[in-house]
Amino acid sequence: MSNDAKRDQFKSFLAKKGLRVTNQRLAIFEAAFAQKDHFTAEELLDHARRIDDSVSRATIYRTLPIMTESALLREVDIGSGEKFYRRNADNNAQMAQVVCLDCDRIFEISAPFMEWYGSTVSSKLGLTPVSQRLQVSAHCNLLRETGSCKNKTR
Amino acid sequence: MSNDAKRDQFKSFLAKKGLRVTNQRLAIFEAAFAQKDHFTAEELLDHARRIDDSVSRATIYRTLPIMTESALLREVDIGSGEKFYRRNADNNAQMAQVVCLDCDRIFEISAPFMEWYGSTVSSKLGLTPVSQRLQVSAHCNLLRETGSCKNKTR
DNA sequence: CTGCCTGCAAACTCTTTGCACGAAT
DNA sequence: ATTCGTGCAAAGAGTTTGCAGGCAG
Repeated sequence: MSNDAKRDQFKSFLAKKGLRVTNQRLAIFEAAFAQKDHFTAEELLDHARRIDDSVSRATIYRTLPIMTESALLREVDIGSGEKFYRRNADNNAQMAQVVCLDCDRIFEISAPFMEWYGSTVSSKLGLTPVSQRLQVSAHCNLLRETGSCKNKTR
Repeated sequence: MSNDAKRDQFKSFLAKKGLRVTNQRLAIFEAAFAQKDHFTAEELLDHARRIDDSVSRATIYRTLPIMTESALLREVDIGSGEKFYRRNADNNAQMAQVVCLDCDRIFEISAPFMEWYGSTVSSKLGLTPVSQRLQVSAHCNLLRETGSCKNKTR
């Protein structure tokens, strides 16, 4: 799906919820969809301000829940204090995260069995599953062997 | 394993690391092992102060990493702002958490396949797995049907 | 005695919120 | 014209840290 189609999806979600289409929300949308990988609220603020310098931190934090609720973004919490966000793929694939403890890079891996597991386990407890997260923390072999980590991005 | 044996395990871990056995650390240990379920740093502070009222919040936060590193406690992060802790079982079983979004209760479920998954996925990325977390968020059927949730504890 | 540990309080990080102004419908 | 959305700055929650004094080894 193109970014234009995504923008339309965002606009109609806003309309459907009775929310207004503001320049700030559109700037945040553009900034988010220019990112190819995970980003933080602060990074999104930087990028959005390059598009519309009136965007404030508060609006970033108020818009991120809207974008995750509309399934345009996924929230990725690796338990590091700050939350990460990422463009959602078109399919509703369940993704697991592999976090490199050396370079802090987050790899996303398809893990379709998670959904099955969530349902199985929840029903035994009298619960209805909403979501599931699987996260693997790991060390970089290259770093240990050569002393440097080519994945270092952050 | 008895709590006495656990306390010895704690003491020898401290000794091995060149750390001192203080009254505060022992009080925190006692307080933690009197808990049967998950607890927060703040709850641990309350309980530890009933044993030794000189225990401070700072020491709680300085001691929790020691107790998790020594494998006496497990850290459970459900992405709710505050971290939970729990006595570690004797076996090194991999546990998944099922979190009820209605009553905030955390259920622990054995999920041995997690370790296999972590290894498989890490090796493909040139990483060595350290740990894995699986968490299912779910809603309470009883609450939806009867309007109350018997699991409510927090 | 030496230096690790401690309590206290301030600092820190990320996120949320109250308020008055401004803009979308 | 309404009313929702916004920026600003302050507040909030949970956790960490600098410091001077205290206690374990």
